Amino acid sequence: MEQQIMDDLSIDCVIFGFTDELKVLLVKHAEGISKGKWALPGGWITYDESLDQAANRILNLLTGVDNLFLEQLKAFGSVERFPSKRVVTVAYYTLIRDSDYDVVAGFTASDAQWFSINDIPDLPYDHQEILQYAWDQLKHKVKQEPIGFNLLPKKFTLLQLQNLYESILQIKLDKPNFRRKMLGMKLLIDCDEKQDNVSHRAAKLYRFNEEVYQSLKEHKFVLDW
Amino acid sequence: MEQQIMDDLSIDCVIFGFTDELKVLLVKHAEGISKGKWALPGGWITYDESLDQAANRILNLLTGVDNLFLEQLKAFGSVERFPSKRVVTVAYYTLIRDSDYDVVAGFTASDAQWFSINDIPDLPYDHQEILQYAWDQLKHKVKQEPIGFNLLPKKFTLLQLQNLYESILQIKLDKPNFRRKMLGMKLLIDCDEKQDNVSHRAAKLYRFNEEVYQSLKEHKFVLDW
DNA sequence: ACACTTATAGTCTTTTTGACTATTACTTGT
DNA sequence: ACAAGTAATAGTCAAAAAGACTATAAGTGT
Repeated sequence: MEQQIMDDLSIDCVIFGFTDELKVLLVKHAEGISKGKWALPGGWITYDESLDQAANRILNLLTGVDNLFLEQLKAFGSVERFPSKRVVTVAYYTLIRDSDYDVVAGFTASDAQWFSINDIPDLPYDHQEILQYAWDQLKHKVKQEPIGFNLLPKKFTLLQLQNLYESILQIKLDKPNFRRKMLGMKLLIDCDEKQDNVSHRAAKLYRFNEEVYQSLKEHKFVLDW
Repeated sequence: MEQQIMDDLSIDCVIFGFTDELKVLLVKHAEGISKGKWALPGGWITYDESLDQAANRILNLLTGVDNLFLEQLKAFGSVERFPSKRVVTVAYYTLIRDSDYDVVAGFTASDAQWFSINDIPDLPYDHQEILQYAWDQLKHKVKQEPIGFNLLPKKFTLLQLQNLYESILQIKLDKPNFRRKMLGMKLLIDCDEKQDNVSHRAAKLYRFNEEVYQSLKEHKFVLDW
């Protein structure tokens, strides 16, 4: 009974990565129907684990990435989404700083790699739809909640933060207004330090204020961008 | 193969109703483990229908309600959520004007009835959690998208609309400010008519402007309440 | 010392909130 | 007929936020 899989229910993970630009983690299947194709990391659920646990286990198995907070996206369940038999999949997503992770192909994956969001290969099944849905969700989320600590280095400049928003939302923001708004909500602490090794005026470094961050997550945080 | 059920995957529906106050539709099970208890309308998915189709079929079967736009909420999949065996459930929700529907118990339901959101009986399994999650989702939704046409009579007063928001969000709003904001976004069309049979000054009647409604749904609509 | 690049400060105007006050219209009880 | 009650609607005013800018500062590299 334990360890047995529910063979009509799977998990797929959309892992967004960011450093410099927005990326997505894909794996190349080493076996199965779509062998040799890049796809979202996914797998089967066993009887003795919750959906959330399954998502984490599968992601780890395929890519070596561990201990992420994966958020459930949606269950995809059209009749013909998977060839050969009826499979409903529950999709999860998250956003991390990809440079923090050493991605290695594991288990039935022959390869695992980051792809720029603007350069995604053809995906099998309904993975294209899942990815699009996840990106829309991410955009929405990012306007409602402050962007996580884990996405930038401990100390970062306002421009780095702005670039982060700009690449996720794919829009241009006004620099002075962005800085006014960000500084206005007291989320950032001035480190009293500057960048170095830059060939122009060095920017101040900031870090997140953890308490304000938590309370903004739970209360109001609205960006109209 | 056809008509066969996926016996580890179910659907549960949270149907919010509104006329005067916010309600939830529950059914009383006629058989099964929690016979005699009020619960969310739910059932099994067959192999030849999508999740969305299953949700509609099941709701209709149990309550006679048909042709709703049910939105997927989330899959609930902790290991012990259902006794006796492992079942993952995909929850759906929607909000309707309950007085438009004739609810009748059907199939394996011995009864179907609306309950005030503030007076919900004990629910089996994790239905309490699902309901709470659905309500939170509803509150969030209602702030991001204009409230649907189908929730009020064709012609309605501003106070009726305000009451709708107040009961869903469970907050008090300032009448003049509410009217200013609502009228300001051009969503309402003045019918040039007034209520009658009221024992006080009659209010103007309005109706929704369908075009503005559609574009507000797709673009921006932010209420900070 | 000048060009170039990015940071940062500041201005000004328009919109949007939030908290109110005032007035109007109609009904009902006396 | 008049007052009291109740809800509709109009309007005010100050504070806050958004948007579109301009100006200046602080570095580099030549």
